[in-house]
Amino acid sequence: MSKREGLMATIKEVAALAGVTPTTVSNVLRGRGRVGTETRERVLEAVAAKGYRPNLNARALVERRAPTLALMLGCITNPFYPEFTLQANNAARRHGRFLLVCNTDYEPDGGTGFLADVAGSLSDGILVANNGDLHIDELTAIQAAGTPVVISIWESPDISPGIPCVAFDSHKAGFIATEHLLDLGHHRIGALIGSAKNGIHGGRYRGFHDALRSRKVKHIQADARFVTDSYQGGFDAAVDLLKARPDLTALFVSNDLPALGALNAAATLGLRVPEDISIVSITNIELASQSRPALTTVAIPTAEMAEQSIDLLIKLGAGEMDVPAMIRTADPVLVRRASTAPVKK
Amino acid sequence: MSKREGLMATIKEVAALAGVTPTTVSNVLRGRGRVGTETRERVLEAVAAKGYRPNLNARALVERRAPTLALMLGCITNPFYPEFTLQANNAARRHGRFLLVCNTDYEPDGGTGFLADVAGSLSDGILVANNGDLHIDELTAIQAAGTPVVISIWESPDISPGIPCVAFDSHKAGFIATEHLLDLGHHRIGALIGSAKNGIHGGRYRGFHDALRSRKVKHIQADARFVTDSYQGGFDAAVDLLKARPDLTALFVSNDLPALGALNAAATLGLRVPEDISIVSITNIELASQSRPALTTVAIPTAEMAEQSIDLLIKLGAGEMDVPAMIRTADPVLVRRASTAPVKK
DNA sequence: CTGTTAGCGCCTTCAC
DNA sequence: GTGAAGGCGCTAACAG
Repeated sequence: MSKREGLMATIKEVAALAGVTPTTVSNVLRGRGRVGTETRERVLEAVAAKGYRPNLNARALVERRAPTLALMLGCITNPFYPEFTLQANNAARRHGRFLLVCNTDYEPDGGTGFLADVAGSLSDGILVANNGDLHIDELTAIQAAGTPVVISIWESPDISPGIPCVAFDSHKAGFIATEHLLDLGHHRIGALIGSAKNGIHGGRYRGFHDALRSRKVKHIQADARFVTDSYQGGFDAAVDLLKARPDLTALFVSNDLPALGALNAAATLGLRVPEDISIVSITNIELASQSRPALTTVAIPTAEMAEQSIDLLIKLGAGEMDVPAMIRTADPVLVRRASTAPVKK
Repeated sequence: MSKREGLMATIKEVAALAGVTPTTVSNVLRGRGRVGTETRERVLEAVAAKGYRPNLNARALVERRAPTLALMLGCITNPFYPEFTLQANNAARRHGRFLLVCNTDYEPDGGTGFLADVAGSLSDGILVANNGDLHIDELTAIQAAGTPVVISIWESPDISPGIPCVAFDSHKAGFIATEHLLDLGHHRIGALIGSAKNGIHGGRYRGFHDALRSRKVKHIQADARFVTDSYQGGFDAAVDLLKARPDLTALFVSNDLPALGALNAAATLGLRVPEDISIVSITNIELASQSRPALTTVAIPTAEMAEQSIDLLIKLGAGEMDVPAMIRTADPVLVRRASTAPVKK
C-alpha cells in the first residue's frame, strides 16, 4: 500500500506562516494558556489560509485518550438499535466526541480481538448495549486496563453486573403490560418471550407472571413460548401458540419486534386484533406506532438510557470518583394504542 | 481531565520481556522481515503474557493512515441505512478495517467540521451515502487533501458527480415498477415521490413517467405528490391524494418507507389493498416483506452497493490507479408480493 | 505572553 | 536475522 501524499497542513507549517511556534498555535486552537490578541489573530488567519485541522491521531497519542467513544451492539439491523444509537450519538457529540458504532454480531472470533482493539486505542470508552450475551470477564479486563466501560439497557435494577450500568425496571414493564390486559378483563393470556426463561427477557416474564399471580389468575406453562427475539420468531411462535390454544384472548409479548410478528400472524390465522385477540408488548420502538393496528406497548426509557450511559462514560473517563455503580432510569409507562381491547368472549 | 493510567503494555515492555528489540516484536506481529523461529516463539509468548495489543493511534500516526473507514449517512433511524450499514460494516471488516458510522443529520454546522475531522485523521476513507443533499465541493476538497471519497447509492448511472461512485439505475427501477402496474391493467395511477421533482428521486419519477408514456397512458400533474421521504410523509400525502382523486386504482411510490405509510393511509380511508388500490414502490427494505399486505416493490442492489463502495474505497486508499470513476451495479428487479393486483374497476 | 525541550508508541531505514 | 536511530504530528512541562 502506497501511503498517500501528506497534503494536509501540519501545525508546524501553520506556525511558520504565522511567525510563531507550534505551541502557540496549539494554545490558540484549544483556548489554553494566555495568547496575545494580535498573535491569536495572526494564528487564526494562518489556520484558515492553510485549511489546517489538527491530526486527531497525534493528539490522541500524546494525550493518551481518543476523541471517540465506542458503542458495541449486536446487530444494527434490529430496529431498536438505530433509535438507541441516534440518542447515544447525539449525546456523544454534545460532549465533543465521535461515536464509533460497532456491530459485533458478525465478528469472526466472537469479537474479542475487535473489542480489545477498539478499547485499547481506538476509543476512550466503551458503551455496551446489553443483548443478553455479555462477556463480563472481558469487559472487566478492559476496565482494569484503564478504559471506562458502561453497560446500558441493563434489565435488573436490583442485580449489578459488577460494571457501571444504566438500568430500567424490566419486571415493572412486564407487570404493567400484564395489568393492562387484566384490567381489560383478560385472563386467558398467552406469553411470547424473546429469550430463554431466565435469559435477557426473564425480568419481563417474571413481571408478567407476578401480575397474574397478584390477581390470582392461573398461568400454565403451555401458554408460554420462549422464542427468538425477532419478527419471524414472534410470527412463528404466535401461529403455533394461537393454533394450540384457541381459547386465548390476549398475548403478552416481551418485545415489540416479535409482537409485530404476532400481529401479522393473528391476521394470517384470520383473527382480528384487538376484537378476537389483544396484543401488548414492551419497548415502544417507532414501528409500534406504525403498524396496523398500532401496537399497545410499555415504553422503556430508551433515550434516557442512551444519554445517561454516555454521560456516565464521560464522567468515568474524566476520572470522577463519585460515580454511581448503577443508574436507574425512569419507570416504564403504558402506551395505549389499538392492539388491545376489553375481552369479549 | 485526568489521563488514565497506562496499564496497557507497550511494545517496549514486550520486547524487554522477550529479550529483543521493539523492531523484532513489530516484525513478528506483522509478519514482516525475517525472524528466527525461536525468537518468534519467545516474542509471541511475551505478547500473550502481557496481553499486548499495538496502539492503533501510534501506528496510524506513523503509517499515515488510519485503520478505519467512515460511513457518512443522514440518519441511522431511516430503516434503509441499518441494512446498508451492516453490509458496509461486514465488507470493511473483511478488509481488516473498522467502520465509523457517522450520523450527519444532527450536526450543528451542517457537519462541515465533523466531516473534516473524520476525513483528516480519524478515517482513511469516506463513504458517503447519497441522501440527495451532497456538498460536492467539500467532498472534492477532502479528496484533494488525500483522503479517498466514494459516493454510494448514486441514482443516475449516466451522470457523474465528479467523484468515484457506485450507482444503480433508478430510472429503470421506476420504469419496472410502473410497468408492473400497467401490466395489471392499471392506467389511473397516482405517484408519491419522496423528494422534489428533480430531487434525489427524480430518476425514479422519470422512470415512472417514461413507462406511462411508452404505453401511451396519460399522467396529469395533479396525480403526483412530491413529499417528505418518510413514513409520515407517505401517509399524509396518500390520504390527501386518495381523497382528491378517488378514481385512482394504483399508487406508484418512490420509496418503501412512504409506501408503508400509504398502505396504512389506504386502510385508514377504508380502502382495501390491493382490491381497491394497488401500491408498488422501490428499494425492498426488510419491512417491505413484513407489512400486511406485504409490499410489492422493486429491489435495488443495496448489499452490492455497500460492498462495491467499500472495495472501491480500499482500492483508492491503496493507491490503485486503474479504478473506475463509476461502478454500475446490477439492475433492479421486481419483487411481487401482496400489495398489487389486477385492476377491477 | 511565547518559545524550548522532550516524548507519546510505533514503524521504517539502514547498519551490523 | 537483529538492532539502533530517527521521526510521524502533536501537546506537556517548564523556561524565559
